[in-house]
Amino acid sequence: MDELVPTANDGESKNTRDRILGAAEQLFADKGFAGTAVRDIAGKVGLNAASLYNHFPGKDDLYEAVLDRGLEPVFELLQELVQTDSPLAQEQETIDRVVLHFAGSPNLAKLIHHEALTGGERLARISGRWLGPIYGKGVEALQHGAALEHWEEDELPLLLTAFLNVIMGYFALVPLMEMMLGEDPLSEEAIARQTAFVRKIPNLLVPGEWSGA
Amino acid sequence: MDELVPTANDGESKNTRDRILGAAEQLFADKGFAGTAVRDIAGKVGLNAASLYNHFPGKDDLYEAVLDRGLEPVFELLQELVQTDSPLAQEQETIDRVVLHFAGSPNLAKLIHHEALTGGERLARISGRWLGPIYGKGVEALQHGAALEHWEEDELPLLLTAFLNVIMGYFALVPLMEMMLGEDPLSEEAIARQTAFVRKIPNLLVPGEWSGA
Amino acid sequence: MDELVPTANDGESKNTRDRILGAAEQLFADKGFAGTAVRDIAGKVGLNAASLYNHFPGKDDLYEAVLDRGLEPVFELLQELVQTDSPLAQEQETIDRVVLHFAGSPNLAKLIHHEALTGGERLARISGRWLGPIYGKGVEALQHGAALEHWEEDELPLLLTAFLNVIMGYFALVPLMEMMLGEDPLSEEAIARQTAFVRKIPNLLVPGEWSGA
Amino acid sequence: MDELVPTANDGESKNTRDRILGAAEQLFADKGFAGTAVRDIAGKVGLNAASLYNHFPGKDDLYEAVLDRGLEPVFELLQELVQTDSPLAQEQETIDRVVLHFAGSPNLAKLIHHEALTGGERLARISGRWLGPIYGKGVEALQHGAALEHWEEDELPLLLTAFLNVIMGYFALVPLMEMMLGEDPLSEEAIARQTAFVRKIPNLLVPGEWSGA
DNA sequence: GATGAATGAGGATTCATTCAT
DNA sequence: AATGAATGAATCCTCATTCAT
Repeated sequence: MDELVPTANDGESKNTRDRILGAAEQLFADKGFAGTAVRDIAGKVGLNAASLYNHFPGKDDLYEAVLDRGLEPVFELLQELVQTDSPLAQEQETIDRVVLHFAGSPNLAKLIHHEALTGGERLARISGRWLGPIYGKGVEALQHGAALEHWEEDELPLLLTAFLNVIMGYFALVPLMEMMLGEDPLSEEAIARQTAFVRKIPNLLVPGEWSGA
Repeated sequence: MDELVPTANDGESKNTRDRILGAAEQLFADKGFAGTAVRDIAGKVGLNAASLYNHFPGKDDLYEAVLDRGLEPVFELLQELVQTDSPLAQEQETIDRVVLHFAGSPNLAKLIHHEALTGGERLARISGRWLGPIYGKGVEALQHGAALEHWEEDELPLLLTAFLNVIMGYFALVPLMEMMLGEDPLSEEAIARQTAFVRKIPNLLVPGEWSGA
Repeated sequence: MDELVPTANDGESKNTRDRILGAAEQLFADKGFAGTAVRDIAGKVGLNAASLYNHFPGKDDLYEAVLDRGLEPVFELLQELVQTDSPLAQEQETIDRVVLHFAGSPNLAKLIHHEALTGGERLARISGRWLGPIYGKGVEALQHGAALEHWEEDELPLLLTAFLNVIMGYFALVPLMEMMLGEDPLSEEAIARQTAFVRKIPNLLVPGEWSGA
Repeated sequence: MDELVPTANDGESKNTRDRILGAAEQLFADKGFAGTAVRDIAGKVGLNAASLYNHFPGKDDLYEAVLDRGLEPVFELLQELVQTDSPLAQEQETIDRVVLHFAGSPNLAKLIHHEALTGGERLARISGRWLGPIYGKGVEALQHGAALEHWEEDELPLLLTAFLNVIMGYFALVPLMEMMLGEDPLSEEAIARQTAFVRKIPNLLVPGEWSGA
């Protein structure tokens, strides 16, 4: 019920380490670092808390491993999204992929938000080498496009952060979204609707850029 | 030891209860509910942890009080923003006020995010009676406007949530924003820039509505 | 049975802090730092382990406090013993007092031995400022006496350490002494015998000095 | 990873069992029984903690084995020292050998002290059959000598224990000795000095006996 | 109102030991 | 003979809360 393992899952096992990571991801995403008890993570995997220390040296390291595992794919995706040399047509598709990625890893946005809320030291250490470059490229791409028609140059970074907040916020703040939307934001249709919705945004905010086609 | 002055001194030391609320808000915002120790809240006010229980029956209640105090003004503001009968010209200004409100209470967005991340039960209990109506009115307002030119009717709620995520995300995820923007997101200029930026968004997303003039 | 409190002990209480110190001293002396559980110390005082932390910030600090409390009087005594300007006749008596002090605080020698065995970092930090001077004065005193008749100058420090080992060893290694002597080394007669025995030693090792008369 | 060489190599890697004993001796001597972790002993030998249990049934047994291995030679030496029928001239040399033995096995005195400090049950069980007789013989030897000139008969046992404390204390309490002497007590010269020093003691305490010639 | 002291529950981590491989 | 993984018990310590003063 909480395994994200698409590969041949031979019943009980799979790598214990990965099962721990899975359980930890779930709990860290739901309750944050401080709110999660090591014992609960272990319990979720059917393990004694002590056994967990055979796989990870400590709670901090486990948390970092969870973050690492979750963040790497996103950053790769973002890097793709930002690739200036890709044909414009492809961009739409990449946006879809980003949204779908967050939709498919519902814990991801929560993890990032938790981290960003509580200081982000770990996030910084982990993604410091990625976020900067990606971001620079993203802004660069906007500069070459028609974004400047509507925006000042120093607003372009804000455009990107805003876009990210729209995408991640939806998945991170599920309970709030549910309260506002009046439906389960993670239902298939809801996600489809949100994806379609998000896809339209760039067209409106940076007309020349994406809508160009 | 910090204040032996029980007499009227509403300037500096204020109501003890309020000073507790202030310290609690700060810590809850920074570290979340689970990550905050009652002792630390008390310490921040120069109080013994036990004394805190003279003012609040427990940690949960204190948290709820903090949320209450922080959320009420926002909801009032939102209610205003959503008032369909207000002249359009005023909307722009109201948006400014929302952004400025979040800018002026930097813990607010964090508190909401923490709550929304960790389940939102408390948030629901507190704001259940507000959020629904406000939201309904907001959508209603959009329906009467030109929003339907660009959006399907069932996308209108998403428009509002997206807008909210843009506004709150900026202030809730300060550390992440800082990493991406390369500057302190809470500096005066940064906030001014973000405010100006946000103000433009409705014009683009719902052209007829706000930009209409 | 384990209170060293000669002062008015009003039944149950006495300063809780001191009772903790007493229990801790006992256990640290008997089982060493690593072998002593905080819970056991607390239990010995009829306290919950958590309560202990209302009086001492941690096990280390408690240990240090025990050492402090135990060592201070010895050092004062040693300082007296070493005072060169005191009349020779008094020396004998001072030796008695040292032996009797160790006899009266049976944990003391054990604590020192434990510390010295396991590295002595704490001992060094605590007594660093005392041990040096005392020692210097002691050696100095020997130099002015007839010690040089039997000993090389660079053997004088060894004389002092040897003497100390004789005094402390008896009380620190009680179980071993018992095995060798075949009687309880802490019985009154045994202690009297040991005191008398030790008192004779200086006369023989440094004839001119003490026996001089 | 440290020794893939199961073949005859009794030089470096020796018997695994002995290497464990060596590491254990070191750690037990430095940190005592309670302060030493099985894992650390194993680690010091490049072994997994579990592997240790292929060689010893448990920590206690390992400790006992260490004690056994270390104590046996001392007792043999002491037995020799105590042999009344040996020519007096030989005694001096035997004392040297005792001192040098402790100097050569710097962990030995520490182990004995640890044991004696923490109850000595194990020490008793191990050496019970040795210590008694040896001790008896030692006292007997003193009785036949001129010791009674200076000492009461019931002080003779104390003479022996004192002598032992002088010898062992120097090596057991190295850190303390270093603080007092101001030099490394285990340097060659320091040991030579201490040996020479100790050798003189019997002459002074029991003049007729050894110095007699 | 404020506080020192007390405490049960829990929280992270270590430890000695076992066992299948 | 070696090891990775598992575990119950224990360890130090924190936490929210209570209560007498």
